[in-house]
Amino acid sequence: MDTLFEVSQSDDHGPVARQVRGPEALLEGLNPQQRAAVEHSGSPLLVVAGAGSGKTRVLTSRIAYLLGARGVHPGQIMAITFTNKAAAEMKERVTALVGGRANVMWVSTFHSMCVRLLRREAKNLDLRSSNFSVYDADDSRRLITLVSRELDLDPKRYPARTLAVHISNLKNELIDPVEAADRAGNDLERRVAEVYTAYQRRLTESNSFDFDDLIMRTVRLLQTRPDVAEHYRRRFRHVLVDEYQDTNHAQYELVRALVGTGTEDGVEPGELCVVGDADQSIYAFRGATIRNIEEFERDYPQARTITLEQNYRSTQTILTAANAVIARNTNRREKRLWTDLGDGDKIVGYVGDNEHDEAAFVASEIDRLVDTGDANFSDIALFYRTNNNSRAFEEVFIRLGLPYRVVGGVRFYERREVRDALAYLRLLSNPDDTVSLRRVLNVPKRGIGDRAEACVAAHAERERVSFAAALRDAADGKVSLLNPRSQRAIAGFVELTDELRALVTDGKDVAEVLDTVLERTGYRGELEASDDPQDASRVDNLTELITVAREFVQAEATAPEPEEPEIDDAGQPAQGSLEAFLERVSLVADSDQTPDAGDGVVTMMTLHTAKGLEFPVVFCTGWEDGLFPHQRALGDPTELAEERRLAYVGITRARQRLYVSRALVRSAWGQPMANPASRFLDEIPAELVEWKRVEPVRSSAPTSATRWGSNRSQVGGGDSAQAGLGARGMRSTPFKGWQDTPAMKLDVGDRVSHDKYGLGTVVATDGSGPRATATIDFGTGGTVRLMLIGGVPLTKL
DNA sequence: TAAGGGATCGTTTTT
DNA sequence: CGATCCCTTA
Repeated sequence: MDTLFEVSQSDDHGPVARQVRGPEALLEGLNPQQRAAVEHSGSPLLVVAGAGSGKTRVLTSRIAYLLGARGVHPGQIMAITFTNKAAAEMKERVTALVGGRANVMWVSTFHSMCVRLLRREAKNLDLRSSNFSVYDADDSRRLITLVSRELDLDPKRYPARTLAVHISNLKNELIDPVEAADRAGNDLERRVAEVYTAYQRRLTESNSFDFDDLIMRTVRLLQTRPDVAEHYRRRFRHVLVDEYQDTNHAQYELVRALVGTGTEDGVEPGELCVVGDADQSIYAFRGATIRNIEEFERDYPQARTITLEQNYRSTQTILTAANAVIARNTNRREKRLWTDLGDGDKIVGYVGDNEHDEAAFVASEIDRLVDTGDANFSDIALFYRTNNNSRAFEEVFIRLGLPYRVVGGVRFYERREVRDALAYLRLLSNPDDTVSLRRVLNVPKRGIGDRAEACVAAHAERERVSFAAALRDAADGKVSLLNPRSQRAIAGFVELTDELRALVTDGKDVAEVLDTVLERTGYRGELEASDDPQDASRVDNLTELITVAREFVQAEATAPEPEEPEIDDAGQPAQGSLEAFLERVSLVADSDQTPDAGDGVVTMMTLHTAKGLEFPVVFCTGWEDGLFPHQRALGDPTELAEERRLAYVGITRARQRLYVSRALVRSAWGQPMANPASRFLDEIPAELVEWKRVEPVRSSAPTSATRWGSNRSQVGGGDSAQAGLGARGMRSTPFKGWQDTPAMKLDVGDRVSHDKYGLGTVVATDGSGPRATATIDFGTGGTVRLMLIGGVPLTKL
């Protein structure tokens, strides 16, 4: 399951595994700063680790050093990361250094760590069972939809998505529903507080936690139960946190609570080591707050800070570009990456006529690099800002037969059929799990429609019982207003789930249970009978899921979890059990879809996904204002700074060769859009870039709203049209700028005439460009909202 | 209850 | 352009 990504940590970072285990050997090959970070003891330590500065190496060496040179017991170490991949890699590398005793350390993600702790402490948490479900964003949004529907909220005004974001933010700030209600200052906040209150009640009833709860509840437990906190403080004397710049407030408090101040209970504070890089903070939109790393010295006055600036990954050219771009962000801690690897090649720039031209250039360049032996396909990565931008590249790659793989997008565990199957499993494990229950209640169609579901829900509410209990009542005919047809269907469903649950009780393994579920519910049958080609691939995915389950069972059987040197290990799911499997799939989003060198394919992904990886050759594409930086960031300095960090992340992924490209015109949802060069391109010193093709200078300067021919980023240039294989030349793209298809300009109060509705008055307008709409009162014809794109039979009077 | 058509609306996403 | 949602109709 844990296929590690080998490209990302190459051996030229210095020696990795050593046979010699003396203290000195553990420090060998480290530069002075790295060494200081490994040796530092006592006070809190902040390691500011620039991109490619050997951060993981420092973390793993530090752990090895704690064990090998400072006599720390592995059971006293907790190392926290954000991804399972990072956790697995750290564990593996420490094991390589110190051997199997590494297994008793807690090396895990924030979320896994919290689940583990919460399961152990179930008895202290008024939980009905330690078998709680963990809701991911999708489950949580479903529950919010349910709740806001019950509260009769207008889903247009209060979309579940928005509510979910607000509730998540509140939880990240450790604000509970009561406090949220107290603080609510406007209509939206009051509604959010209402929904939050009901949502939280439902979660409890379902014996479930959402992702944010995992952190928040753990913090609360540690803060309100000194005895529990003391237990963990005594146990974990060393806490290490990776990617500290990505922590949110709740995670910050969690770390504080775990380490302690030494005043709470006479336990000396634990030794804290955090590693991060504020310049690579790109998850603010998910609640990460850069302040945690910026204010570390204030939060921990005794703290020592060590900055790692020597880079072992990229050429100086690449680093100079990255330094120059990130330097535009204000209020940052000055940090300049350097290397002794030499300047290397210039950055290559390309301006395409459109996204197809840009893609053709990238493809031809890749073809050339591989042909000349300068790179293998697997050495090459291609980044874009948003997932939909992979399309043009995929089309060209397919046409030319270049091997590639797209990372990200819709992931395995996010596919509908996989989620349905897992919902069945969760329902068997946790009968109170309402979201899962309602998800599969009528999947496949078994005649339990919205009407019937609403009756059961109403009954549950009235009788103050769980939805599951209400469903049983319905089967027994105790629910009013339910027609006999539905009652029979529900009875059948209840019976089915009981039978399936018996399989679990009988000790059948997850793979068998899953297979039987898909069979007996008719889920697989329905897909197999369908003639929709999509359904065929759904069947494949389900087969794949069974394989995953089977492998999981085998892995658990052959490699049992090492025992911890503790007796209070209650609450850990039994091996090979349904619970263990569910925990794995709910917290491990995807085993690892990043191809490794053996796959021989080009890797495509978003800039966000690229963080933490490195490639010899990197193509940064779509550098256009409006795309990257993203449209929504253009007006907001804070968001723009985050986009710039994203640019910094992108640039610093490259080891030897970096390409930057953009397109003059690209179609966005069918409409051609002309985009000016990304401001980030101008921030790269011109002498570092060799432009293979630049923006054509138009002789008859059109009066367009775009910066057509603004020329800012032209350097070098020269050989234009021949640059890309398949580049169609600048004359062949019949782009009629926006000025040719003007959106009708209307203001409130304008009188209009419509071919169908007749005369009317504009009462509201919304959006702009091709998205512009107007709400028009046509009197007896009614009030209508119309798109103002070309072709509307509408005349301004 | 279920299926088909028409509006609607589109970042990024470690867990 | 496309997935998704909501509302209609059979």
